[in-house]
Amino acid sequence: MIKLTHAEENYLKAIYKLSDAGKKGVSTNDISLEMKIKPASVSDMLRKLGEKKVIEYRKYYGVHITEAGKILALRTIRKQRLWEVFLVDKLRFSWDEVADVADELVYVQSPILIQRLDEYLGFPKFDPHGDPIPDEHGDVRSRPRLPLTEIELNGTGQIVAVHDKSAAFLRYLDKVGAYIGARIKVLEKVEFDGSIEILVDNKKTIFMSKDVAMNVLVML
Amino acid sequence: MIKLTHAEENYLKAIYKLSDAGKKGVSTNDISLEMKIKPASVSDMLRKLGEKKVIEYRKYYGVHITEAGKILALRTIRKQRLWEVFLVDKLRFSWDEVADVADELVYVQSPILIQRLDEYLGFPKFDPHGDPIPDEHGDVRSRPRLPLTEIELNGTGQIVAVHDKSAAFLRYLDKVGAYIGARIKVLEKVEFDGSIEILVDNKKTIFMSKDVAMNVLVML
DNA sequence: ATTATTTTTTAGTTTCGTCTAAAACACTAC
DNA sequence: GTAGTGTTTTAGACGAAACTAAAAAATAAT
Repeated sequence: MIKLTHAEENYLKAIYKLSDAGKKGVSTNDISLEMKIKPASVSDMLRKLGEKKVIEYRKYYGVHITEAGKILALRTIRKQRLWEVFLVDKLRFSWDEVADVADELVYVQSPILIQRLDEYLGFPKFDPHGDPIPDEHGDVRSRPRLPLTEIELNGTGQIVAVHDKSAAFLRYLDKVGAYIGARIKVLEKVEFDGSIEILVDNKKTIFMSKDVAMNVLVML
Repeated sequence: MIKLTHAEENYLKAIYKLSDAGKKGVSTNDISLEMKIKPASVSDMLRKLGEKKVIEYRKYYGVHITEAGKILALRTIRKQRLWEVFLVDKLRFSWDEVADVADELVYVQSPILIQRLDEYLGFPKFDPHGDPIPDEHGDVRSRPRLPLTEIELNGTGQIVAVHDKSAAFLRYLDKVGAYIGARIKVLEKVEFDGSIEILVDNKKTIFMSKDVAMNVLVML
């Protein structure tokens, strides 16, 4: 069994998150930026993670996560997202407050705890930001989703997730009244700057800049 | 503001726990035994805690906790006991399973989390072992309690806490049917070995060795 | 293709919390 | 009051995870 320290677990989570396209490999600098840790420290850690076979590490060419690493990363992500659900559903945190606290809670290792928490929360499938919660085997049932900017004029959909999870962005969405689950219709698309106007729940219209709309994810 | 690391917080918790009578000061060895850390390491940490003014440290003469230290220790104890209530009341852990998990959860620092948790749990006053939960100012409203061995023959009372919190002991109590809140009456006291027989909830009689009875705490 | 720039790695420190081994001290017994 | 016993502290080392400064490699620019 592969054992990871808290720090290693954190790196792995970040690497998983950054390996979107999968092709190019995640660079030391990207990890450094994501985790706010100096590149030199990252390099050192990559060597260690490579030795533990959770990533493939070729010096100077970035890293790829291995199958073993993916399982561990998903386990961490599962923990984190379950805690986020707990904080929002049970303790009435708002979705912009959960990140820091969940980052701490994720250090708790007890597998029984996570299992019981999952049960207690009613086996949620998505976290407060709309991201899918992997099951205990690491299986993720993600739903297809696309940025609000991709919806055609007069097209409809439902907000299911956000891409940017910064507190500032989430608080802004709260303020304008965009929330996960909202049904929307695109009323106008401004060619010039990519901004759009949407109708929320057939009640309220919201104007959104392109920057915002790109980070709101919708299901048709 | 005094900032403590996780390790320091842990030491302080142990020192507080061991400073019962208050007189003699807590010895390095006692802490070493309680925490399963070598005396040399304990010595080193005591120096550090002394510098941070959370304990009074005179070399070779054991330590006393300061007022500042007491506040911090009680804050930690509050966190830990609230989590224990959460695990038992909400996640259906049994009282012998909570110690290890709560030891991990106690590392989480967010004060808002603790406040919300307290609220969510309905402001509990006692943890699953019957120990009082300090309020946010560190005030402890403890109830008077005494070992079952001190109850006189035919005396009655109610089990309110346990002294020994080891999993083995707690599981034993579960097995024989002694639980916190149970109303008891002492039916017999054996002079020879200090063992006793009690009636629980006017239904069931239990025989207890002196060792067990000493660790069961009762309110009259 | 050679230079310049950016990225990444190596080397050497630092802090924290542990350890072992050895020295210093306190306490007990005679 | 000296000797012996047990406890406590000091000294030195180690592993983890971060840092800075400098070297090395890859990439971009001329």
